[in-house]
Amino acid sequence: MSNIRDVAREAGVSVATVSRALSDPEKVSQTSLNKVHSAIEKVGYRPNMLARSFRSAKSYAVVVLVPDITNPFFSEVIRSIEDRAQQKGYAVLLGDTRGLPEREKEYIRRVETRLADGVIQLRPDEPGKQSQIPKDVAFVNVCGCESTTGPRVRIDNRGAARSVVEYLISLGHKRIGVISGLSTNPHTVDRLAGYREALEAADLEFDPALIAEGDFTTWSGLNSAKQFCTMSNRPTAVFCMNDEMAIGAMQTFKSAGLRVPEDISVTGFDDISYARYCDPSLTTVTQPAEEMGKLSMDMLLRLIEGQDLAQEENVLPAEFVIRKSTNVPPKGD
Amino acid sequence: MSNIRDVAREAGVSVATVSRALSDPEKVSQTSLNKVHSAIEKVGYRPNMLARSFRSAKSYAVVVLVPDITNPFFSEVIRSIEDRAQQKGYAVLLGDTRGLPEREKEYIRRVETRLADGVIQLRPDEPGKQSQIPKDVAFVNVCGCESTTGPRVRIDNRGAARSVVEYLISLGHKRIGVISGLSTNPHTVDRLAGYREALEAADLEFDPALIAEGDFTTWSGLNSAKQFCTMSNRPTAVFCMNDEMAIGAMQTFKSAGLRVPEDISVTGFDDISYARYCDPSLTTVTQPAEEMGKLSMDMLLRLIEGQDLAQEENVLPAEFVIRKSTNVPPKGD
DNA sequence: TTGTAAGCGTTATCAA
DNA sequence: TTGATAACGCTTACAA
Repeated sequence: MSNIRDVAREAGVSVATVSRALSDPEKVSQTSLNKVHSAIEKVGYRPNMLARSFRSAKSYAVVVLVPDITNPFFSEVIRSIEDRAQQKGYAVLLGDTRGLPEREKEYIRRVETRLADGVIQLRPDEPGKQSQIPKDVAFVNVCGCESTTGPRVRIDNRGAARSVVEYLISLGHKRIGVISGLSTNPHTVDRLAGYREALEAADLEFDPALIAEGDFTTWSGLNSAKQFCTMSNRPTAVFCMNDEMAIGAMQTFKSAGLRVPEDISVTGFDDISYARYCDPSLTTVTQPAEEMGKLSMDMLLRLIEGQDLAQEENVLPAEFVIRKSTNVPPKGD
Repeated sequence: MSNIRDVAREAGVSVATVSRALSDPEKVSQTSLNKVHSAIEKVGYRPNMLARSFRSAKSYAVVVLVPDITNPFFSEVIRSIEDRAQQKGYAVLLGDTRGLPEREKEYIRRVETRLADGVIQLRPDEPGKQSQIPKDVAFVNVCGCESTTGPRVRIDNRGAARSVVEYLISLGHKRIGVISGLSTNPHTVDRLAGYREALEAADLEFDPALIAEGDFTTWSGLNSAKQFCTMSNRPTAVFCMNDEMAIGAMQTFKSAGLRVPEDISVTGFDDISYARYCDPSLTTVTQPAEEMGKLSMDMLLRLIEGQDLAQEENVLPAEFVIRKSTNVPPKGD
């Protein structure tokens, strides 16, 4: 492997000139520039970026922490982050933590040891548990919640949930079930708050029996929905806190002989790509995944470069989209 | 930021001892070890891995090239690669190429410039086009095809496709449609070969009118399926070359008033997680995503470390799984 | 515009 | 078992 010295020798100039020719060509005469370039060609020189990074004390890489890359909503956000990073000359280190704090720590250590310049985390803060992130690492949270602190990009989960439930109420539904995430998950907290706000605004009573706890997986949606099927006073609509659980729930309802949406309406959250292809297509909330990824990367870059953020919190608009999984309640209800 | 010299001073030993205490504790006396560790604690030392990488001329990172991270099958493979990499102390640089050769090249340049030690590519080689990968970069292909060259991990696409079609034939189907990927895609080539083999073995004639070309997206499956709906002599089963297209196709058939599987059977390929939750659940081929990721990472590590591969090609078993989207052909057919 | 030379924080070689 | 010191390949004052 040839190095900058080989190029200098071949070109008959100093290493400084070669370095300048590469990083700041303005400062070099045309003659030298030509010599350097043909020498580079001749010896097949590839700059050692590891040396450059080391010398300039910047890795030009960022860690993206995600609980599960196979989650289709997360992978959309990540694709957008990666896209932006690439544009700006940064690499993305994938940090699939599987929800494990120790793995999270390992990845954060990568920035403490200079292998990355900052961290984007796709996840709401756990309440109570203090963030693992030391103060001196550049950090942005995306897809967080009202309780999230620090630089962050999110949507108004409570408001979005409220819109969904208000829509169901406007259709005439009075008993509206919920399939939630784990009750400790901040997304669950925010979205449940929105649900309760909508009920309250319509003078409907909150009934804890209508809340089924899932964990945001399709499988949990499938299971949680079962308890509604056998209920004497079955809800006529179910608000699911993400699309996967909604898809699972629809499966259960259909197996139980219930028609969606004629017998029971179902709504989701996120608008993953399958939401429009499932049967029936899903009424849900579109999160602006692309914009969220891009904005969070831009914020992180500002932080890395030591600039100030215009604002710590960015709440992006989510869109409520009505498809075919919702309808008026069945006659008699 | 403190460095190894600060630690050495604090501990009253030489930098060499500190370095050894960290990377090869066996070679250091217990006394020194203790002194070093408390000194590290005291000055808050974090080794600069960038310096270490530079000095040892290894980045401990690998690039994973993928056409689209939001593809659920790919993201499963990547999760497995990342998992293995993390175990072995390697980082994964995400390279979502969006199918663009220039982005691919940019990422490959990262290994030429020492920012990564090797590349795993999730994609079949384009036929004809010579690989972009220089001979001196450690490289493994995963999810490739029969035409793929170099170190590789794949399944027997042709054989798996043949099993699917043989099964349909065994149910009594005689007119079996295909929704393929782009005809230039090697996966299409292999899977189509399997389809033709199965027909031939059953003495059924190949009918080009039964082949609809898609591009592996749900949307294309949805569209391609339309041409079958209006056909005078409609196929009684459709072999789709991936699950997304199968899901799109089922959507189209159902909108056209056809029942799946009573009126028309549909099969997929890959067994993405949604395949078991769509309606009806999808008869498909399970690719061993986890094993493929793990094995490809292991092969790459051997290559990086200059060891020989037991074998260049690894063909892993795929499993044919029968769910509810297939049935005997309707009466009269 | 150019060249010389001093680092950056490690690891590795060689003596002690 | 230790320590002094020379690399590693690059950038960047500082001088010329």
